[in-house]
Amino acid sequence: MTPAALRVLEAAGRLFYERGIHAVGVDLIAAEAGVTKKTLYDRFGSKEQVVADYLADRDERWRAFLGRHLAAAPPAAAARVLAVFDAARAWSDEHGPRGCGMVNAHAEISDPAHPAHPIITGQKRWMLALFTDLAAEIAPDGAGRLGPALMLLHEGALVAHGLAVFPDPIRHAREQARALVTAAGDAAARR
Amino acid sequence: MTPAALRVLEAAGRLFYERGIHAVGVDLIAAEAGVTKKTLYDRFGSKEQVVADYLADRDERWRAFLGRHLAAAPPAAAARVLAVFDAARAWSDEHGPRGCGMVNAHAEISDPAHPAHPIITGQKRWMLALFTDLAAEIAPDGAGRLGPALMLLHEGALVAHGLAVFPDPIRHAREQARALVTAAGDAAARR
DNA sequence: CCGTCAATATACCGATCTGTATAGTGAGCG
DNA sequence: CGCTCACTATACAGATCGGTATATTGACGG
Repeated sequence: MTPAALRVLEAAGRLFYERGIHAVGVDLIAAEAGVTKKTLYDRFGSKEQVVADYLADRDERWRAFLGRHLAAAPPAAAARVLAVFDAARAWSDEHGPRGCGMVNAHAEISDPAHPAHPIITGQKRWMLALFTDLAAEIAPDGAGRLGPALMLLHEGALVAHGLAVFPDPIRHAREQARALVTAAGDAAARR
Repeated sequence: MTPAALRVLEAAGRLFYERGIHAVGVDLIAAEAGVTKKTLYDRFGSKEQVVADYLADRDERWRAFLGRHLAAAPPAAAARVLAVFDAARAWSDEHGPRGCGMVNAHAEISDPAHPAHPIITGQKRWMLALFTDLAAEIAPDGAGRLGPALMLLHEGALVAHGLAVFPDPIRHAREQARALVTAAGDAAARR
């Protein structure tokens, strides 16, 4: 990845997230990156590919960001669930309040053949697997319900945060998640 | 609202929801509606206004649809909460699996001055008020937590449904909502 | 019967869109 | 030295974008 390509990815990431994918043209991306369109097309080949690389980069950053938060959290599964919500809040503090970039991109990309599609669904599947794995540590026979429930709270928190319909939805979701995992943990301990 | 304007609104609603707002041009809307662009601009004045009217129409239809489901539900608040999730599933069965049209539109409209903005946030505020009112009937002193919790589950269910990351997220959300309202009702009864 | 009005058909405007073509510059490297 | 390669500058192509102009038709109501 050449320096110019990195600047394109940085500019595209900022502009796509803040204004939406279809609302941002390649001329603007190139100008903001301080790069000619020729260079952009030499490196990426098409706008579609810039979009896909933007989402893949964002996915990679989020997984690393979350990984650092999980590494700093206590080893107990319940605490790690809460660490996911803490990471989500810290991420949105850093990266802006427009909700989940994957969900926003999915709203603009209807074609399932678009190269961005597997990246979006891949991240969501990965997050569901993470929640389900943590749920299995807390209540092995209830993971099929607890995992999706945590996923729903997480997705709901991100979209509610983006819509700004009520204050601090991620904190609300974290509290609900805490109640769910403690209840599931207590029920598993009684068995 | 003239017959041609109604056809424009029908075509715009279908195309905007299926393909996204920026991906659909006014020429296509006019062609699909069997209407000339002149007529479209005589009736709506701008594409922005077509977008706003599309969302206002969708909002109105959803509230009426939900109202019919609530009218058919038992009067108990807990049952009415579940009826909201049942309505969401029936709605998505009828109107397509691409998630919430308001959330998708919000992902494409970054400008807060866009005429569609108050319609989107208005529907979400209305839904939160509905959930909070129902929560207050179930547990008067816990409505400030139960209402947003139900909202998070509902929003999460819609986005998860759109992303199709796991099967039947609305049913999952309904089950979680049932657990929440029964727990809150039991706690309120013990006091 | 005449004016209003919703609608048609068609052509056009300037701007912007993604993408390409041509020519040239400068640094690193064998 | 000479080749490669990342990059710049500029211009352009063809399509589509939102929006407008002109002229016409047909129905309906006072």
